[in-house]
Amino acid sequence: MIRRVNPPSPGIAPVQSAGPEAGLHGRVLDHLGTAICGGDLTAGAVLNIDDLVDRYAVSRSVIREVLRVLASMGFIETRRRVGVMIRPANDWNVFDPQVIRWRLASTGRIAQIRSITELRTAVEPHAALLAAQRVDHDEASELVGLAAKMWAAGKAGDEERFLSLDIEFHQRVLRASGNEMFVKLQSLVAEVLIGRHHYHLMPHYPHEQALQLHADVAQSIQRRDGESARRAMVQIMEHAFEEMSSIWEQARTEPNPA
Amino acid sequence: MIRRVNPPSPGIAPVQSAGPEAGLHGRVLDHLGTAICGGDLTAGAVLNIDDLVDRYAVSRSVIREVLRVLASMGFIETRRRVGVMIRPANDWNVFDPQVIRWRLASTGRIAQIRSITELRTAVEPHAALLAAQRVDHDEASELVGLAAKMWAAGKAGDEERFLSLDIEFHQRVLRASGNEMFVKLQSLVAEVLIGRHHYHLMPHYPHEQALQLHADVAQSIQRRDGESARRAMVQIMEHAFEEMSSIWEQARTEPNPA
DNA sequence: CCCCTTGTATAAGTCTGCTTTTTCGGCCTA
DNA sequence: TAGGCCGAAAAAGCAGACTTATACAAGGGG
Repeated sequence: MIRRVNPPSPGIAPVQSAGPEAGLHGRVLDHLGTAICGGDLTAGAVLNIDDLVDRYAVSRSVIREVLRVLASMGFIETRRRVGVMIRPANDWNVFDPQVIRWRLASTGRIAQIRSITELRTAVEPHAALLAAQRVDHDEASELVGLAAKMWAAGKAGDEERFLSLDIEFHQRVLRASGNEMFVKLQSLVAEVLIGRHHYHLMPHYPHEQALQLHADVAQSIQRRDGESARRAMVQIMEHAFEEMSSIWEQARTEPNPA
Repeated sequence: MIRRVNPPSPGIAPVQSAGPEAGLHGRVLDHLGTAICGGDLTAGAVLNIDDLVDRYAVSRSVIREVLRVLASMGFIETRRRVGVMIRPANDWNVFDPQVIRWRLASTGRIAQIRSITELRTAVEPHAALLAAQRVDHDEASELVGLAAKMWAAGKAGDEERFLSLDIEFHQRVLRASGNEMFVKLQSLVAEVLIGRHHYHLMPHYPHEQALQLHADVAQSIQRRDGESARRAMVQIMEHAFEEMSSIWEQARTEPNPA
């Protein structure tokens, strides 16, 4: 009844319910999700299955599977004798990675980036504190090494490399915190960074001070000085936040360049 | 094509893809979700649709809809010519409210409570800080009023009432922070509190000091002194964390009372 | 002996027509 | 006017056939 398979799938990318990858299901889901996040379908609007079958020219099974998924995300609610009702935005599962992608693709992009950045600002300092209490020696050493590489890349002006090291650094701190939810959060942040890149909202000139602060975090964690690691991370977040604020201002003036 | 309906659904509870509420879909989903979270189906195990059809004695459509939802939660991955593979826990959408409920119902309960409590510890102080910058006068006044009621309930030893006021207080602070994700987080915390109650892991004797701290938070927010609000909230979280730690220790010795 | 191609069986994906259940909304009576 | 009855509308669920991708093995060439 339940077989077992060798390594769950060697080198392939996880993908995790990505966009219009392949298959009717994915395409329709992506289209509807985008429409709802984009405000083309607003709360209170009512659809029905047969219309959707016609509109997308797919079978009922496809539509019904899509609707179940949308319902589990809090996007819709189906009622017999009525149809499929779109639910208001505050019922959505805003932590679902797929929802985040859709929102980054919508005009609510800036609000989404802002929300996650604030969340990150709240979480990462605490993660640094926990990491200092919980890392093992190897992890700590690697963190220090990473900070050093970031320094080098920053000094060399290699933006591409700096960014990827930056992402990895924060990922490792969160992983070292020993909290699964913090780790998952980083995957959300990664969505934002990818989105930010994709929609050309990238600034990122690593400041001298930011480089030093990353090194401080790594060293404090290695010394198991949680409070010091926390403070350094707070400063990193403050810098990052200022950086993003300037982008928001800029985006406010020239509304929708995508 | 798209009709419109009066208030999206007046007074009814949102429910949001709850448990075995009603319908085959819900029951099968709940059963499989519980099995995966509970470790009865571990990563790498492979199912197939026809077996599931037999096992649950429902039609293919029901099973397929369930599988699509589980896939969107990161629980499974389907591959042609192979079947349905269970994915490892670190691929799960641990922020999905439904996933949290299942995990609270599993033996991994304590880990789940711990994760969310840490997350809360990280987020709420920052939320208090933002709230101080963003509340309007009415909200601030209500917060102060709430803190006063908490004081009264605490002094009167009315635990039930204190707990519900406590939940409402934190909810309002998070709402006042103006960050949708923080608000959603509170709904996760609420799941935990409900779960904690349901599995009889409740302590909660409001300390004198905790009462004072809540009042401090409210007043600091009203005075728009963000840093002060943050510090008071940090202390609240430290108290809450200690309280929970003692439960974890206790749960470690007497493993599974549910 | 190994690599690459090719064929085939398998299980998911999709489609379609049908029955069942729920419930909205109108209508009828008291 | 209120309350209950009834019909129709739409989702929920079922059954079975067909389509498509693909893991795996067998065979052929280097």
